[in-house]
Amino acid sequence: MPPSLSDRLTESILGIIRDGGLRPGDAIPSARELAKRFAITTPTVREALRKLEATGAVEFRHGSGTYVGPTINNVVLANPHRPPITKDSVLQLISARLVIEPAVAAQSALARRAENLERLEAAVTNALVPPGGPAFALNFHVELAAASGNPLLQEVLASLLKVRVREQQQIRALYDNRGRDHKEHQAIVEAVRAQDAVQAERLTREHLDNIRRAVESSPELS
Amino acid sequence: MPPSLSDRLTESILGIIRDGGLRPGDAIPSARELAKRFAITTPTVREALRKLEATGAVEFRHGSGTYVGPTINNVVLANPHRPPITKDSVLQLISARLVIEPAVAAQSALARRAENLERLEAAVTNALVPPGGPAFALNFHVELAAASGNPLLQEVLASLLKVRVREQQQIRALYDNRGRDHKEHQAIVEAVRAQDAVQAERLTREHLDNIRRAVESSPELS
DNA sequence: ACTCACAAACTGACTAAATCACTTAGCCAC
DNA sequence: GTGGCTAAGTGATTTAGTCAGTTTGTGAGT
Repeated sequence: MPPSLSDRLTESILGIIRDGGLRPGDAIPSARELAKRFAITTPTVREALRKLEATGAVEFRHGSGTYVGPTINNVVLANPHRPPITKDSVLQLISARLVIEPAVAAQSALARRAENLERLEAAVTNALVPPGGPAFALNFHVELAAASGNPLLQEVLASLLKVRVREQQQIRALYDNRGRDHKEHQAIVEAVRAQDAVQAERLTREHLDNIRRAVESSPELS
Repeated sequence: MPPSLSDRLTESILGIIRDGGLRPGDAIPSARELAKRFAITTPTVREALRKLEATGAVEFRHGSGTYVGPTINNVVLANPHRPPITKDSVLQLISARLVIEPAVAAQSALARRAENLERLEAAVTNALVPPGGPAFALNFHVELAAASGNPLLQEVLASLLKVRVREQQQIRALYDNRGRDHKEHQAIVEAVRAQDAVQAERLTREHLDNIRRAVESSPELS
């Protein structure tokens, strides 16, 4: 079965973006322009663009244009259509993080670099900012992975931790303990700064274990 | 900015699928039927379906219908539009796997269960089947993650290891060492069967280190 | 009774030509 | 300058239809 016109179109549009050296935030040709260039109609172009939109490769801005999206170069993605969370799915997520994150923390301690440490410390302090503050608050656990120097690890953690804004509030209301989290985050950062991989790994495991306990003993999700 | 009609539509279609208890492979209403039900036109419905197609939530079969896709319940996804691989990106991937997989192997050794072991052993033997054989060959490293009992870890590994078929051949031609891989895989399986987490972790790390060395000393990608 | 060819009937794929809604940039008056 | 208006460009959606595959049932022939 030959790939559909829509499939070939998405590849062509990606080609335009990559061959043109366009980066996230740059504008791409309008849908009408693309339709003319490929000698097809606009609904077909829009179908291809919607596919790219679903993976964050492009973004629509009504009245303005279509732009390269933030995750166009990602290898893994958070599923934008993921099923709604349940208590079980949250526990499953924490179990997976208990496997992955301690090893990531150890790696970050070994690879720690100046600019990563700065962002990591910013994430620790930002965590105390009440909700409704800055739109794109740094997530401590994502920044901890970023400090490893491997963008793929950052992608994995960001994808695992990305939940809908609505649900994030729900989770925080039930499980969050800002004070304790902040202290534990600080301890992890200190271990990373000291390049103490063993300690970073241990503290991260304990931190996630505490979170798991909080979730286990919490009431059901609505 | 209110969510677009297309966005609301994808949510509604997902609602139809989930509320109807539909599972991967089941047929969903036709585009014309959905258009009638929501009192909109077919191009708009198609845009919404294309978004769902991009994340594997639905699949089109020309002339037959639209069906629930295999990854509708995933939390993380392999980016279907990921950039083409380079030698550097392959090394980056192996570095990330060196952080994650040893910990996963240890977890799988602790949690090993009968049915998982069976699939794991099948993956080891399947690895010797020459290409062109079964369409969906089990991937040893994905099955190793599956043996942990946590579907999220399996998703992460599957997403990291999913590369285009074309590129897979390219990689194999350059780096693969079937005989050595098979031996090392067998050793890992034995450690898992013996529930020896420390050994499983060590063997997995060494295995990936060997792969990394093979890649580092290989010629550039075309 | 069985089988095979064939013809609806249904499905997705795509076209064509508009109209509406929103954003941006330029211009002009104040 | 600064505010507001306007015009051009853009995405959003509609309407109506054609083309191309797949499935299924029917009926003729065996």
